[in-house]
Amino acid sequence: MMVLEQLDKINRQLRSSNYKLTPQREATVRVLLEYEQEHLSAEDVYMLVKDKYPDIGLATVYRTLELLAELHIVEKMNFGDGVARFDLRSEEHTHMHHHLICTVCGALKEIKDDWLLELENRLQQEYGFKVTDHRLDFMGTYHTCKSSECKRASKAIS
Amino acid sequence: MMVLEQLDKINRQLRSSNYKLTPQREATVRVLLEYEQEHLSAEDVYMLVKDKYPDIGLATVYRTLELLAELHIVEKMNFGDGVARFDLRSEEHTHMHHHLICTVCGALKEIKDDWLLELENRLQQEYGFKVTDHRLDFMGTYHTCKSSECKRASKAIS
DNA sequence: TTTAATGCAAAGTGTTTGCAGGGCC
DNA sequence: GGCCCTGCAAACACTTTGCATTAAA
Repeated sequence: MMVLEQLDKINRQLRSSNYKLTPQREATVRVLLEYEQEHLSAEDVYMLVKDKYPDIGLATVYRTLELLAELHIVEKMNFGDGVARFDLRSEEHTHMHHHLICTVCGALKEIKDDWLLELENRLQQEYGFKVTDHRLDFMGTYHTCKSSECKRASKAIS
Repeated sequence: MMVLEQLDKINRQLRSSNYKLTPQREATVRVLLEYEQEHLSAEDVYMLVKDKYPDIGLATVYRTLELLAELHIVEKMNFGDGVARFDLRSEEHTHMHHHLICTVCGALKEIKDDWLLELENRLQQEYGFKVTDHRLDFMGTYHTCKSSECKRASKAIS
């Protein structure tokens, strides 16, 4: 889907809840679209938006991300490093939030597969629990990742 | 396993890394043992320890929990509500950190099953990634949990 | 003109750190 | 005596909030 289509769709989602796609919000959404593959923190988003819209305030970015999360346009997630990270929720992402987190180099890779449908059916039947979302993270190490050669900043989460 | 046995075991784990089981640390561990089924925040632990050991400082509790987490005696986890939560890691818990999180009432239930061994083998073969741990959370709702009748504080995480 | 949205600065929250004092090999 | 551990308070990092101003319908 093209950027303009996506912007338009998000615009409609906002309007249908009586919110406006202000220039600040649009700039924020554009950054999220541009960095769709990353898991940006609010600070990251702020810095990137500032390039295009230097007068934006940090609070506005936080408020925008919060709003988008409420409307399920972005997903707010948390990798335990004390900062929230934000991802556009494209349809294909739903039910595919699977991460491999390397404990040596901190690399974070997304796996796009839906492994858990069967399990979710079981939960519905055995526990009476209807799953609307899930998250699945694996911690471990890559075979190629010897601690000696692979010491990049472990904050390099993408 | 009895409390004293467990304390003794933890004592040995500490000593083997040159740490002491001080009275403050013992009081903290006792609280963790007593509330093994819960997912206590540092603040929770602090309040509970204070009952038995009123002079303890919050920083000591944080330091103790951090230390125990480093030694893998407790597990530090994060449910996205901005507070770290701590759990004693009994052997049976390893690889069984599966949670059902109800988005209506906030109830958090632990499921003790190991569903992912097969998946982890696949990750090792297909991705060259050796899994040492994982976490799996399901968000959704219980059939019995109508939003009308079930509105307890959503911070009631246990 | 009425309401929503913004920027800034201040406040808030959970957590960590510096440091002087205390206890234990 | 040296070293680890503690309590306290201050510092910290991330996030939220109050408020006066601005932009939009």
